[in-house]
Amino acid sequence: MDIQLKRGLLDVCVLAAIKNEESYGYQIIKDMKPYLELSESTLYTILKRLEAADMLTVRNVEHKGRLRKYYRITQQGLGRIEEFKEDWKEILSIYNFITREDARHE
Amino acid sequence: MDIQLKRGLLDVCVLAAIKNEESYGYQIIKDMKPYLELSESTLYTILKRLEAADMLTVRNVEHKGRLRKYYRITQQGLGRIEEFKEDWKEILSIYNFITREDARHE
DNA sequence: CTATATACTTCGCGTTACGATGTATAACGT
DNA sequence: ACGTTATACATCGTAACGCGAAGTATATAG
Repeated sequence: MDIQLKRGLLDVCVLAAIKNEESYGYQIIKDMKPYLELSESTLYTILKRLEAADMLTVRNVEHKGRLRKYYRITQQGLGRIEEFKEDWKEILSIYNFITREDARHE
Repeated sequence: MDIQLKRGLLDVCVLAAIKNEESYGYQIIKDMKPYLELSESTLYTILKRLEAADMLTVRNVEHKGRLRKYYRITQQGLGRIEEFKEDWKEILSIYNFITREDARHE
Protein backbone atom coordinates (compact mmCIF):
# COMPACT_ATOMS: atom_id res chain seq x y z
CA MET A 1 0.00 0.00 0.00
CA ASP A 2 0.99 3.61 -0.55
CA ILE A 3 3.31 4.79 2.21
CA GLN A 4 1.54 8.13 2.53
CA LEU A 5 -1.79 6.46 3.16
CA LYS A 6 -0.33 4.65 6.15
CA ARG A 7 0.61 7.89 7.87
CA GLY A 8 -1.94 8.90 10.42
CA LEU A 9 -3.11 5.31 10.59
CA LEU A 10 0.12 3.96 12.08
CA ASP A 11 0.04 5.76 15.42
CA VAL A 12 -3.53 4.79 16.16
CA CYS A 13 -2.92 1.30 14.88
CA VAL A 14 -0.12 0.76 17.38
CA LEU A 15 -2.29 2.09 20.18
CA ALA A 16 -5.05 -0.27 19.08
CA ALA A 17 -2.61 -3.17 19.22
CA ILE A 18 -2.05 -2.61 22.95
CA LYS A 19 -5.57 -1.43 23.70
CA ASN A 20 -6.71 -4.63 25.42
CA GLU A 21 -3.47 -5.88 26.94
CA GLU A 22 0.09 -4.68 27.28
CA SER A 23 2.52 -5.93 24.67
CA TYR A 24 6.07 -5.43 23.41
CA GLY A 25 7.56 -4.25 20.12
CA TYR A 26 8.31 -7.53 18.45
CA GLN A 27 4.89 -8.90 19.32
CA ILE A 28 3.12 -5.77 18.10
CA ILE A 29 4.74 -6.12 14.69
CA LYS A 30 3.51 -9.70 14.44
CA ASP A 31 0.00 -8.79 15.61
CA MET A 32 -0.30 -5.99 13.07
CA LYS A 33 1.25 -7.88 10.17
CA PRO A 34 -2.05 -9.20 8.74
CA TYR A 35 -3.37 -5.64 8.59
CA LEU A 36 -0.36 -3.44 8.14
CA GLU A 37 3.31 -4.25 7.74
CA LEU A 38 5.76 -1.94 9.38
CA SER A 39 9.51 -2.13 9.90
CA GLU A 40 11.15 -2.33 13.30
CA SER A 41 12.78 1.06 12.93
CA THR A 42 9.36 2.55 12.26
CA LEU A 43 7.67 0.87 15.18
CA TYR A 44 10.26 1.75 17.79
CA THR A 45 10.21 5.34 16.59
CA ILE A 46 6.45 5.41 16.94
CA LEU A 47 6.57 3.85 20.40
CA LYS A 48 8.99 6.51 21.57
CA ARG A 49 6.80 9.22 20.11
CA LEU A 50 3.70 7.84 21.78
CA GLU A 51 5.53 7.54 25.09
CA ALA A 52 6.69 11.18 24.86
CA ALA A 53 3.07 12.14 24.24
CA ASP A 54 1.91 10.17 27.28
CA MET A 55 -0.19 7.88 25.14
CA LEU A 56 1.46 4.83 26.68
CA THR A 57 3.77 3.76 29.54
CA VAL A 58 6.77 1.44 29.42
CA ARG A 59 7.89 -1.37 31.71
CA ASN A 60 11.22 -3.17 31.33
CA VAL A 61 11.18 -6.93 31.71
CA GLU A 62 14.02 -9.45 31.60
CA HIS A 63 12.98 -12.36 29.39
CA LYS A 64 15.40 -15.22 28.61
CA GLY A 65 18.40 -12.96 28.91
CA ARG A 66 16.88 -10.46 26.50
CA LEU A 67 15.30 -7.13 27.28
CA ARG A 68 11.65 -6.72 26.67
CA LYS A 69 9.81 -3.43 26.94
CA TYR A 70 6.15 -3.86 27.69
CA TYR A 71 3.89 -1.05 26.63
CA ARG A 72 0.55 -0.25 28.23
CA ILE A 73 -1.95 2.25 26.87
CA THR A 74 -2.96 5.29 28.95
CA GLN A 75 -6.22 7.22 29.20
CA GLN A 76 -4.75 9.72 26.74
CA GLY A 77 -3.98 6.89 24.35
CA LEU A 78 -7.55 5.65 24.58
CA GLY A 79 -8.68 9.21 23.92
CA ARG A 80 -6.54 9.30 20.80
CA ILE A 81 -8.40 6.27 19.47
CA GLU A 82 -11.72 7.99 20.10
CA GLU A 83 -10.43 11.06 18.26
CA PHE A 84 -9.60 8.85 15.32
CA LYS A 85 -13.15 7.56 15.24
CA GLU A 86 -14.31 11.16 14.91
CA ASP A 87 -11.81 11.81 12.11
CA TRP A 88 -13.05 8.73 10.36
CA LYS A 89 -16.32 10.47 9.51
CA GLU A 90 -14.38 13.08 7.60
CA ILE A 91 -12.32 10.40 5.90
CA LEU A 92 -15.52 8.76 4.71
CA SER A 93 -16.75 12.05 3.33
CA ILE A 94 -13.47 12.45 1.43
CA TYR A 95 -13.76 8.89 0.17
CA ASN A 96 -17.19 9.69 -1.20
CA PHE A 97 -15.84 12.76 -2.92
CA ILE A 98 -13.07 10.75 -4.57
CA THR A 99 -15.28 7.90 -5.72
CA ARG A 100 -18.32 9.95 -6.69
CA GLU A 101 -19.55 9.51 -10.26
CA ASP A 102 -20.22 12.30 -12.71
CA ALA A 103 -23.98 12.86 -12.54
CA ARG A 104 -24.13 13.44 -16.28
CA HIS A 105 -22.97 9.92 -16.97
CA GLU A 106 -25.22 8.11 -14.56
CA MET B 1 -8.35 16.85 11.09
CA ASP B 2 -4.97 15.30 11.76
CA ILE B 3 -2.48 16.39 9.14
CA GLN B 4 -1.00 12.93 8.79
CA LEU B 5 -4.35 11.43 7.94
CA LYS B 6 -4.64 13.78 4.98
CA ARG B 7 -1.45 12.49 3.40
CA GLY B 8 -2.14 9.96 0.73
CA LEU B 9 -5.66 11.29 0.45
CA LEU B 10 -4.60 14.67 -0.93
CA ASP B 11 -3.11 13.55 -4.23
CA VAL B 12 -6.07 11.38 -5.13
CA CYS B 13 -8.46 14.05 -3.91
CA VAL B 14 -7.00 16.59 -6.32
CA LEU B 15 -7.23 14.10 -9.16
CA ALA B 16 -10.84 13.43 -8.24
CA ALA B 17 -11.56 17.16 -8.34
CA ILE B 18 -10.61 17.29 -12.04
CA LYS B 19 -11.89 13.83 -12.89
CA ASN B 20 -15.00 14.98 -14.72
CA GLU B 21 -13.87 18.29 -16.17
CA GLU B 22 -10.68 20.31 -16.34
CA SER B 23 -10.22 22.96 -13.67
CA TYR B 24 -7.65 25.37 -12.26
CA GLY B 25 -5.94 25.76 -8.90
CA TYR B 26 -8.08 28.37 -7.28
CA GLN B 27 -11.27 26.58 -8.32
CA ILE B 28 -10.01 23.23 -7.10
CA ILE B 29 -9.42 24.67 -3.63
CA LYS B 30 -12.98 25.96 -3.53
CA ASP B 31 -14.42 22.67 -4.78
CA MET B 32 -12.54 20.65 -2.20
CA LYS B 33 -13.15 23.00 0.70
CA PRO B 34 -16.32 21.25 2.00
CA TYR B 35 -14.40 17.98 2.19
CA LEU B 36 -10.80 18.93 2.80
CA GLU B 37 -9.15 22.29 3.31
CA LEU B 38 -5.73 22.75 1.85
CA SER B 39 -3.49 25.78 1.46
CA GLU B 40 -2.50 27.24 -1.88
CA SER B 41 1.16 26.37 -1.39
CA THR B 42 0.16 22.77 -0.79
CA LEU B 43 -2.10 22.55 -3.82
CA TYR B 44 0.35 24.02 -6.30
CA THR B 45 3.04 21.69 -5.01
CA ILE B 46 0.71 18.76 -5.52
CA LEU B 47 -0.29 19.87 -9.01
CA LYS B 48 3.37 20.08 -10.04
CA ARG B 49 4.03 16.67 -8.56
CA LEU B 50 1.08 15.14 -10.39
CA GLU B 51 2.14 16.78 -13.64
CA ALA B 52 5.68 15.39 -13.27
CA ALA B 53 4.13 11.96 -12.75
CA ASP B 54 1.99 12.34 -15.93
CA MET B 55 -1.20 12.13 -13.90
CA LEU B 56 -2.47 15.36 -15.47
CA THR B 57 -1.72 17.85 -18.25
CA VAL B 58 -1.62 21.63 -18.08
CA ARG B 59 -3.01 24.29 -20.41
CA ASN B 60 -2.29 28.00 -19.95
CA VAL B 61 -5.21 30.35 -20.45
CA GLU B 62 -5.38 34.15 -20.32
CA HIS B 63 -8.37 35.18 -18.21
CA LYS B 64 -9.09 38.84 -17.44
CA GLY B 65 -5.45 39.76 -17.57
CA ARG B 66 -4.56 36.98 -15.15
CA LEU B 67 -2.95 33.65 -15.88
CA ARG B 68 -4.97 30.54 -15.38
CA LYS B 69 -3.58 27.04 -15.63
CA TYR B 70 -6.20 24.49 -16.54
CA TYR B 71 -5.47 20.94 -15.45
CA ARG B 72 -6.90 17.88 -17.17
CA ILE B 73 -6.60 14.33 -15.83
CA THR B 74 -4.79 11.67 -17.88
CA GLN B 75 -5.32 7.93 -18.21
CA GLN B 76 -2.59 7.46 -15.63
CA GLY B 77 -4.40 9.82 -13.31
CA LEU B 78 -7.59 7.83 -13.68
CA GLY B 79 -5.56 4.70 -13.01
CA ARG B 80 -4.29 6.27 -9.80
CA ILE B 81 -7.87 6.71 -8.61
CA GLU B 82 -8.60 3.05 -9.31
CA GLU B 83 -5.49 2.09 -7.36
CA PHE B 84 -6.81 4.09 -4.44
CA LYS B 85 -10.05 2.15 -4.54
CA GLU B 86 -8.01 -1.03 -4.17
CA ASP B 87 -6.04 0.47 -1.27
CA TRP B 88 -9.32 1.43 0.36
CA LYS B 89 -10.06 -2.23 1.07
CA GLU B 90 -6.89 -2.41 3.14
CA ILE B 91 -7.76 0.84 4.87
CA LEU B 92 -11.11 -0.63 5.89
CA SER B 93 -9.40 -3.71 7.27
CA ILE B 94 -7.10 -1.46 9.32
CA TYR B 95 -10.09 0.55 10.50
CA ASN B 96 -11.70 -2.65 11.74
CA PHE B 97 -8.52 -3.58 13.57
CA ILE B 98 -8.41 -0.21 15.30
CA THR B 99 -12.05 -0.15 16.31
CA ARG B 100 -12.41 -3.83 17.21
CA GLU B 101 -13.63 -4.59 20.70
CA ASP B 102 -12.00 -6.94 23.16
CA ALA B 103 -13.94 -10.20 22.85
CA ARG B 104 -13.71 -10.78 26.61
CA HIS B 105 -15.75 -7.68 27.31
CA GLU B 106 -18.47 -8.24 24.75
C1' DC C 1 28.09 -25.13 13.37
C1' DT C 2 25.49 -22.22 10.77
C1' DA C 3 21.23 -19.97 10.03
C1' DT C 4 17.15 -18.12 11.71
C1' DA C 5 14.26 -16.02 15.26
C1' DT C 6 14.00 -12.88 18.98
C1' DA C 7 14.46 -7.93 20.66
C1' DC C 8 15.70 -3.27 20.74
C1' DT C 9 18.68 0.91 18.84
C1' DT C 10 20.65 4.56 15.91
C1' DC C 11 21.64 7.15 11.59
C1' DG C 12 20.63 9.30 7.42
C1' DC C 13 17.64 10.01 3.47
C1' DG C 14 13.70 11.26 0.79
C1' DT C 15 8.89 12.72 0.70
C1' DT C 16 5.70 15.93 1.85
C1' DA C 17 2.25 19.58 4.02
C1' DC C 18 2.32 24.13 5.25
C1' DG C 19 3.14 28.90 6.81
C1' DA C 20 5.18 33.02 5.21
C1' DT C 21 5.99 35.91 1.67
C1' DG C 22 5.81 37.76 -2.96
C1' DT C 23 3.66 39.38 -7.47
C1' DA C 24 -0.22 41.27 -9.94
C1' DT C 25 -5.00 42.53 -11.41
C1' DA C 26 -10.15 43.07 -10.72
C1' DA C 27 -14.13 44.03 -8.09
C1' DC C 28 -16.50 45.83 -4.28
C1' DG C 29 -17.65 48.87 -0.45
C1' DT C 30 -17.88 53.45 1.65
C1' DA D 1 -11.02 58.30 -4.51
C1' DC D 2 -9.24 54.72 -1.78
C1' DG D 3 -8.81 50.72 0.90
C1' DT D 4 -10.06 45.97 1.31
C1' DT D 5 -11.12 41.58 -0.45
C1' DA D 6 -11.07 38.16 -4.13
C1' DT D 7 -8.60 36.13 -7.81
C1' DA D 8 -4.37 33.42 -9.34
C1' DC D 9 0.02 31.43 -9.23
C1' DA D 10 5.07 30.95 -7.28
C1' DT D 11 9.01 30.10 -4.07
C1' DC D 12 11.48 29.15 0.17
C1' DG D 13 12.44 27.08 4.47
C1' DT D 14 11.00 24.03 8.07
C1' DA D 15 9.49 20.14 10.55
C1' DA D 16 7.40 15.61 10.70
C1' DC D 17 7.66 11.04 9.49
C1' DG D 18 8.45 6.16 7.38
C1' DC D 19 12.02 3.30 6.30
C1' DG D 20 16.25 0.92 4.77
C1' DA D 21 20.70 -0.18 6.53
C1' DA D 22 23.50 -1.48 9.97
C1' DG D 23 24.49 -2.67 14.72
C1' DT D 24 24.25 -5.42 19.34
C1' DA D 25 23.19 -9.67 21.60
C1' DT D 26 21.10 -14.25 22.88
C1' DA D 27 18.45 -18.58 21.96
C1' DT D 28 16.84 -22.14 19.10
C1' DA D 29 16.43 -25.05 15.04
C1' DG D 30 18.35 -27.71 11.26
